Amino acid sequence: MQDIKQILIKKIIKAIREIYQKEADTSKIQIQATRKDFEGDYTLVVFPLLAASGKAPLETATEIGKYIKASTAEVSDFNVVTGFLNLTISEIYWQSIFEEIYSIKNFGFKPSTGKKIVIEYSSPNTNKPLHLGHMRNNFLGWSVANILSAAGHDVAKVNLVNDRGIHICKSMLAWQELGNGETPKDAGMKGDKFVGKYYVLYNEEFKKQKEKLMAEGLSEKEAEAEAPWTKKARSILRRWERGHKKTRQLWEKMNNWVYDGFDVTYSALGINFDKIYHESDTYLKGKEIVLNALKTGELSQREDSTVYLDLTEYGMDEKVLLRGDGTTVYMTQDIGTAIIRYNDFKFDESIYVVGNEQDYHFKVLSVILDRLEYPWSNRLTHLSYGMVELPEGKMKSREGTVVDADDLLEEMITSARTSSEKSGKLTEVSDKEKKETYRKIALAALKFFILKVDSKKNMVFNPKESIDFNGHTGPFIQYAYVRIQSLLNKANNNNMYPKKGSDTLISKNELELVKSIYNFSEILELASKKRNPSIIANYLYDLAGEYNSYYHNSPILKEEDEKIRNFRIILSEKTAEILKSGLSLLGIEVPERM
RNA sequence: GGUUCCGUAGCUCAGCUGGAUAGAGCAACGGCCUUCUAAGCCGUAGGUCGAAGGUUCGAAUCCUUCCGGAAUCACCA
Repeated sequence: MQDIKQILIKKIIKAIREIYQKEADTSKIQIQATRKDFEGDYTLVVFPLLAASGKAPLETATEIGKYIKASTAEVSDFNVVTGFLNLTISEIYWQSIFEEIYSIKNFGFKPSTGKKIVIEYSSPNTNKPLHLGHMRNNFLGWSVANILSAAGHDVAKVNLVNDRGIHICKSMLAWQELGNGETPKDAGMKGDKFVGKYYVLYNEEFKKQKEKLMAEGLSEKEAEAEAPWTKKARSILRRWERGHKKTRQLWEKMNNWVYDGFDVTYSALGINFDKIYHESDTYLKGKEIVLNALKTGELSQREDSTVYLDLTEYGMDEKVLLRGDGTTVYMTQDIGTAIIRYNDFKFDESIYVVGNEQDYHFKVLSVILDRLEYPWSNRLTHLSYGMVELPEGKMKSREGTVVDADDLLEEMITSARTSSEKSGKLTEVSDKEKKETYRKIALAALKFFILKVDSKKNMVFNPKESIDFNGHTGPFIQYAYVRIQSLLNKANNNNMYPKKGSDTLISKNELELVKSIYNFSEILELASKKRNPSIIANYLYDLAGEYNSYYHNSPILKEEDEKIRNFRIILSEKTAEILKSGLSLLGIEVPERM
């Protein structure tokens, strides 16, 4: 498919060569979409070209405009406003563009680049159920994977389950001490919630112990270290690392409860992975690497036998890689995981979707891998995203202000049902289809709300008000799609549906819509380059809005002129296709009715 | 304190590789359902783009300083 901008740029270079006998610097040729309030489709900013022309802006623009209009079939007219040359693309050319777009199945999707990209996201701890913050991670990772894949890359989605470490030992300890052999089934709870409950119980008991010690005169830090449960949890961790059989069995049992719970949530969110890593399988690799590097002198050891790397020359601190008791830390595990992952995939790029509170961690990880001389250390990228905050501030599990993923989704589905029942449009639909529709709408609202915000920014989520089904929302876009389906069905039933390849014809009303559809290709490329779903989300909202406005102002099936009607039908059809495939990049499904 | 990120309408956010008169939604107010789905459309009102300098034909966008907020600087993950 031809790129109109490229055609224009070539012409402009030629124009400058012929009119002014100068070679224009390509970087100085700025073509942008013409603002809505002005006549034209594309605008050349002439200020940067004044050096070449040696003339005033108005004169330069006019001369170039005349040349281009005379020599370019695609350009039908031009006008000049101050230093801006507005070019109008001929309707015949837009028609041919639309015909081409119409005939392409996956318009905007790119052919294979052969580039292998691994994207890690989700990466839950097995001691807490998933909450709103994880949802942002999951939606973002899933969407970016889709976008990169649409851009032609070979993408593998990977989850690294943080299934070992001191935090798990805390839940295990609390369950041993307080659980009396209770299972999730006994408690009537989802497995992840059940284990999470014991993690909370641990913290409550720990707090009591700590306060008691502090009352006896210990400092906060001493009290934390001396609390009986701290020591017990530590000893469980050491037993775990030694491979103590009973400890391992309990650990496995509790983790399996959690996985059962996670599976339910993942499937409700419509999310999956190509490969799942467990830290319990990879942390030893990290330990091995670290011990080897210690032998070869790349790492140092303190008197208390902690192993560390001095990064002060990079403006960072000393980074501990093995504790005094020989157990591994987070960084050690990530080193091991990175190496195993490289061996598995030989990736060209490995993306970590992890919150911005870990910016420092990933900087250090790259530096360490570089110091250990892995040639691919510069292929790791951290896709860092901001926190989700509540109107009252940060979510705090201690204060019970964490928004639970399952609960939130359930609430959303309920309010989707309420809205739908109020409109009364789904009365003749089976209960099963209704349920599925409510789920799609609820997820659309949730995903769109989160993905429309630039991922690197912190965002505020108001559980009471923020999620809406009207306005700048996912359901708004779904609604535009659904309405088109209804239109197409009606056209079909009345034998109005045009045969493929019927003549196209574009009136003024349709031009804007055709241009917007044409832009999808460019938008997708940009979103892929920037790893940013919000670009797609905001584009789709604009497109849906444009269609809605068009829909209200132009009768489609009532149009008398068959040619015009046919065109309106296929234009609607193509708009629906773009909306659908665009939404799918965000992980949002469309219902056929709503 | 060092480093990084963020400050745009009452609220939630677009716009940021410099371009024309800074845009949406929500909330408020006023129209539009015997006509293809009103989860919609049309309109009114709402702004010193945190502040001050600088760079230039041109700055919300780039640079510097300051003010405000967040994250991080663990033998937590």
